Amino acid sequence: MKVHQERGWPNNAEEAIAIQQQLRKQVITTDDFGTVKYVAGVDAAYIEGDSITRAAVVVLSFPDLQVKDSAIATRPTSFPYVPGFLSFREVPAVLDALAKLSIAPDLILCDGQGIAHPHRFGLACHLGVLTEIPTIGAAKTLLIGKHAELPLERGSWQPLIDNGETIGAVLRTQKGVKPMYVSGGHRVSLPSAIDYVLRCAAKYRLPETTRMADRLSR
DNA sequence: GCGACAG
DNA sequence: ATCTTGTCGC
Repeated sequence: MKVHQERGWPNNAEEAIAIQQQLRKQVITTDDFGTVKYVAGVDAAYIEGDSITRAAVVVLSFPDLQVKDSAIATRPTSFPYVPGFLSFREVPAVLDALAKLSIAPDLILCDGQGIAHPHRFGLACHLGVLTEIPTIGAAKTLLIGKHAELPLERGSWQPLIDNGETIGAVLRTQKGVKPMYVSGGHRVSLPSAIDYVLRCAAKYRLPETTRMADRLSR
């Protein structure tokens, strides 16, 4: 698929913050997409210590979740890992992988936060704004926000709150498992984000999209 | 100043 | 993320 590769990249935290505050204005928090026929999962792995980043993208049909396409890309790691700036580390390689796809996904589930971020611009938002593809943030652990305890059954959820603002949701994708931290990325509302994550996590805690991408990136 | 801190 | 053995529980 076509991916705009031209983009400026920060060399330090200060520049990264400026980019986040600039691009966050472009984030759309409401649903802005049509029928979802293809859902993609993206993930990154690091090799050679920390010097090389390898990203993987897997496209699944929706709602049957069958693998239809995939791609991997490797490139020098572009940014160190700093909480709050994960996207600057993973997005470059992910864009390379997306460019190799034959099937353009209608929705992307990211292995990280969306709006549930200190500056409301997590990995999912960043990838969404740069590609204009609807995205959802589905992280395995918490970055920021507080929430109440939630029931053990699959599908139960509680709002994730920061400074009195609902920034996402804590969602139990399977009975008795640790919950997932879900938030909208770009062009996807929180209710829809919860719905899609739940429908993609049909059998395990992690969405099938993330599981497939994770397997490919290793 | 003391913790917290996506992957 | 990655480095790594055994071990608790269904």
